[in-house]
Amino acid sequence: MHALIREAEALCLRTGVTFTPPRRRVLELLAASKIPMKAYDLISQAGADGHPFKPPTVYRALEFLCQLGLVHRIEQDATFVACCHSGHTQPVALFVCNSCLKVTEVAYPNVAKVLENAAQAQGFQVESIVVEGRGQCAPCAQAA
Amino acid sequence: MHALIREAEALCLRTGVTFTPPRRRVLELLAASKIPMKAYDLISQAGADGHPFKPPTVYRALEFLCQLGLVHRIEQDATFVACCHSGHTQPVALFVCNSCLKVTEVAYPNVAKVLENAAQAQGFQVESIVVEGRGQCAPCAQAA
DNA sequence: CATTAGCATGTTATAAGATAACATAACAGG
DNA sequence: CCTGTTATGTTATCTTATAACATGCTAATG
Ligand SMILES: [Zn+2]
Ligand SMILES: [Zn+2]
Ligand SMILES: [Zn+2]
Ligand SMILES: [Zn+2]
Repeated sequence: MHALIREAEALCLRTGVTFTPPRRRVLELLAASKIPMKAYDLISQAGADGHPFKPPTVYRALEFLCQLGLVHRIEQDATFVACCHSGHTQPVALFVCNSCLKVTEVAYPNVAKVLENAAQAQGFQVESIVVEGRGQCAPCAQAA
Repeated sequence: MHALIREAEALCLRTGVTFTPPRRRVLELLAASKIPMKAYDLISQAGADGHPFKPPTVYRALEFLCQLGLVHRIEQDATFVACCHSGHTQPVALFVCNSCLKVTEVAYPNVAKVLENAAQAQGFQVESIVVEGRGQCAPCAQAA
């Protein structure tokens, strides 16, 4: 069993929420994928073994997993990727490789504060930030 | 005529691209709106005066305007907003107010470098970054 | 004045992404 | 057993975006 699944089970136990079959199935598929997946890839693949999931089921599972920080949604292309750390709620930047599509998660401890201050300087009270990027991951950059 | 339209005309002249009727119309609508608009709002409003624009026309215009930096796409909710500066290609963070939906643009001159370095520390070669946020704009934060 | 190349729009159809609304089930607490 | 809560199943639909191909518009070439 993938480590992330155990993470999820433990996390759900701790927080008193339930790790149901669709939630598990969706997380399994994402954990098995090395790259972000589209919602409808999940919908079709989840049903490959005979139990088809319909869109609402998968979207609900995705929302649940994103809230727990086990999955991240990449806004730029509406894809979803399993978190490569233990589930975190702290913000991270997601950098997607233009060549292999793999995601590199980058924490930005101080930067977030600086951004918030820059916004604050214009009177804007920040509640949430999304940082995404594109480029070349380490292996692909070296290969080039 | 809105200042942004004059900006656009001048910019297009300088760069040798053409500021066509659909492009103008879409920019006019965005410039007139105080808040971001959805593509299909533009599609229906653009045709309110008798000349209906179909989706491809509007999406093409949006792509054009975004490339010129006259319009920004907000990835989180697939909306489009006229740039409040003179058209810039430099990256800015877009902060959307949760109350009034207005956008505050925040330049992050140094932060971008720090982010790139943080990614570089993991071997990731950054090519582009998107920063978006949510919160309360200055007037709404004061009112609260 | 054709001819043609480039660019932009028009048009039709459809793909891709997401949710509303309501029915059903599973289960714990009283 | 009844009831409230949570989650899923189901149907239909809405929203966002693009593919593919036809047409028109302008400007350079000869
Ligand atoms: Zn993560
Ligand atoms: Zn790569
Ligand atoms: Zn701008
Ligand atoms: Zn506001």
